[in-house]
Amino acid sequence: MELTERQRWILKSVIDIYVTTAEPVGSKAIAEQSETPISSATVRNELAELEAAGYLEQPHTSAGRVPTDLAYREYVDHLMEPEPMPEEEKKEIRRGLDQQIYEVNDLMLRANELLSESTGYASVTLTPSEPESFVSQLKFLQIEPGRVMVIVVLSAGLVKDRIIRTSDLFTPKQLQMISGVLEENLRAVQLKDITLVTVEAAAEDIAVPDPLLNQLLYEAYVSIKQAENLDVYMDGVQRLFIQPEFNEPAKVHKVYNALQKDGLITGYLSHSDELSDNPFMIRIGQEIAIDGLEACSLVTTTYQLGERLFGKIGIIGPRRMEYEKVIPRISFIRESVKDVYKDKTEG
Amino acid sequence: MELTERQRWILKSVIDIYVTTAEPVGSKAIAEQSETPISSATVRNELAELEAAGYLEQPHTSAGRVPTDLAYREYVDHLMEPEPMPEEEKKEIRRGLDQQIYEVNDLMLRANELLSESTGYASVTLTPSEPESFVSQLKFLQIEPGRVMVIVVLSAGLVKDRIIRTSDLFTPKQLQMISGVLEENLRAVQLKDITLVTVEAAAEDIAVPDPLLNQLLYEAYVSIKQAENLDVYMDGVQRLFIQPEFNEPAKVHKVYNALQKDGLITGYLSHSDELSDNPFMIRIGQEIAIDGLEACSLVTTTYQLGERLFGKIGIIGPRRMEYEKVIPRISFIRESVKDVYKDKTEG
DNA sequence: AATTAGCACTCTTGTTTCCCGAGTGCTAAA
DNA sequence: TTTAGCACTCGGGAAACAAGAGTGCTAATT
Repeated sequence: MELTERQRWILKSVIDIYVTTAEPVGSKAIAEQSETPISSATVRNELAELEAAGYLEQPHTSAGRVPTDLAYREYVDHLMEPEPMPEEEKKEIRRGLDQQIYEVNDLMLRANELLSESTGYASVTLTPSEPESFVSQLKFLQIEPGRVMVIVVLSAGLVKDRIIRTSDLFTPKQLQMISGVLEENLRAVQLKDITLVTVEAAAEDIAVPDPLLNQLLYEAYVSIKQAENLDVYMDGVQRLFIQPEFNEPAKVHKVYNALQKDGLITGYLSHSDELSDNPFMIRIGQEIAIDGLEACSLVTTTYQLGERLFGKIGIIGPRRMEYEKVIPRISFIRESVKDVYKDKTEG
Repeated sequence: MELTERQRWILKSVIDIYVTTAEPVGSKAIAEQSETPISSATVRNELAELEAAGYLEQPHTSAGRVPTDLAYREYVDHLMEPEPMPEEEKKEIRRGLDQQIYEVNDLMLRANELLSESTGYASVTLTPSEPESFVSQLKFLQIEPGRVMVIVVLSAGLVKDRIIRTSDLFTPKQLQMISGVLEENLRAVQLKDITLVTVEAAAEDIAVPDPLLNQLLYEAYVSIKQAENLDVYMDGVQRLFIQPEFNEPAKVHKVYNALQKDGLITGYLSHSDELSDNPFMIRIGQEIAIDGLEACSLVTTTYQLGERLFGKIGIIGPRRMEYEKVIPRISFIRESVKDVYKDKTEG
């Protein structure tokens, strides 16, 4: 069904009001909001149509209307008019990012905190990664005999390290040599093409007894694979608890569990690629398709640092979310981290 | 006031019942629980005395009694009889710890999870540290020009690393030389005695232009200081939400905020030294003296790994906590991580 | 044909009232 | 010293009620 201009306006009003009150919206409240005078009876007729079309629901016969997922969808796609952010808030975020931050992951951690604070919802960030990265450095550093730190530096400058156990027969020199050979031979290979076999082949002509070496190679392989593991930062979950939709502890528990469940959100974010021209991915209620988050919405965007690093940042809040405020804030954070990164790497 | 044997028994009953029901306990319920027959009237007389002595409270005139902080204190100090853990659960925890875990911090992270799961409350762990540690290794490893990883290895084998920005005029060789000198000169010094001045003195006869060097030294100093920073792991906070005492979202929010507040719990745990012969530190309600945790209890113990590493592990739950079950579980975890650590370092 | 005033109807929510029962304290008997 | 008995208190749930917000429909108006 094609909506008339007036129906669109009414639908927007319903959502705008509902977003602030969290109560079913009646015809009178809408009529009062209009610039051009309109009677509540007229509004009622339109509401009935919108309900028939699936945009609105009535909790019970004599209550006002509540938006459905479909309504929110229409709202975020066509109706809303994102509000510009006040300069004051922008300054605050810039100030927050303008600290001694050396590593991209720490930058994003900070950005994530600031986003939650700024929006009042829970924020979530997927750490930056490079789509087609390769190993640029691989180091074995002996901590003590039998204990070795494996340091993997990826092409875009991301660094991950991990401590492993090895035979204590390796000398620091040997370790250095082995990592040198591996680094040399793996340097051209894309991370996603590296397998245990690749690693073993790269170490082919190293003159070290097989069983010792094999275990080391295996650990090296694991370290490399782990280097592309993404982290998820989450902050401000407690802010959801004060939303009226989570006024029952059982609901809080459900949402918290869903968010906490390891890897669920990570996987969700990292596998969601945008297909639309819209820079924001907005998932409303059921659309999220994660058990326990039916009452939530998820708004994320992809950020880019420098030429090659990409990640996601966004917020999780109640479906009834202040989209018009959230969107510009996510945008601003995205641009800000980009700028900060640029300054850091150039300066 | 000295409690009679029967009063002690009644007090224990009140708590035992209240712990499972979370409802005020009446005289009848207590009388029914007794082995030797006793009338509810007698119990009532005793209850009145216990109330006068400050052990019990009545929410209102015609309700049962509820234990006070004082009662819980008496309970954990003298009344409770910790229940032995079922073998099945012990096995489960052993199985949980018996994985490929290389580093002590990871071991404790896992132990922390298992403890929360096993008790059903929130668990909290202070990572292990050595009381009088010193730097055993200090390495500068160039990631790329101007970007250096500082690796600090402490005497007990704890490893921390951090990436810093430096002048890109340093060559890898120079960096290696500088870290070598620092390592050499700082090795005997206890961590707590190291200051920026110490570090600068240790670098005295390094032939590198001052301004460049100073910045590097400063970062080295910061890295060393950070190496003794303790982390706190917290898990299972959501399990608190289903407790009846947190049935209002506002309370959940309050507790969550208190727990989340950075460093509060860390500081609390790391500054609490045991003065008693009791291996458990038990703080009940007000005793915790953290705003927002008045309705909670905190039970922790000190664990020891090997000769020199110490940390804390314990749980946070409602004051009305199953102390008799919690204590043995914390004990068991403490012994288990000790054993696992022993196996790992010896094997 | 679209809009609106008017009205009867519905259903929630808050309030009051009322009653039940769990629990108490006290007294007197065992 | 213990216990049976009893009157009393008070919270909480059920029922009854009123108020009010909101609806849908009809008929009048523009």
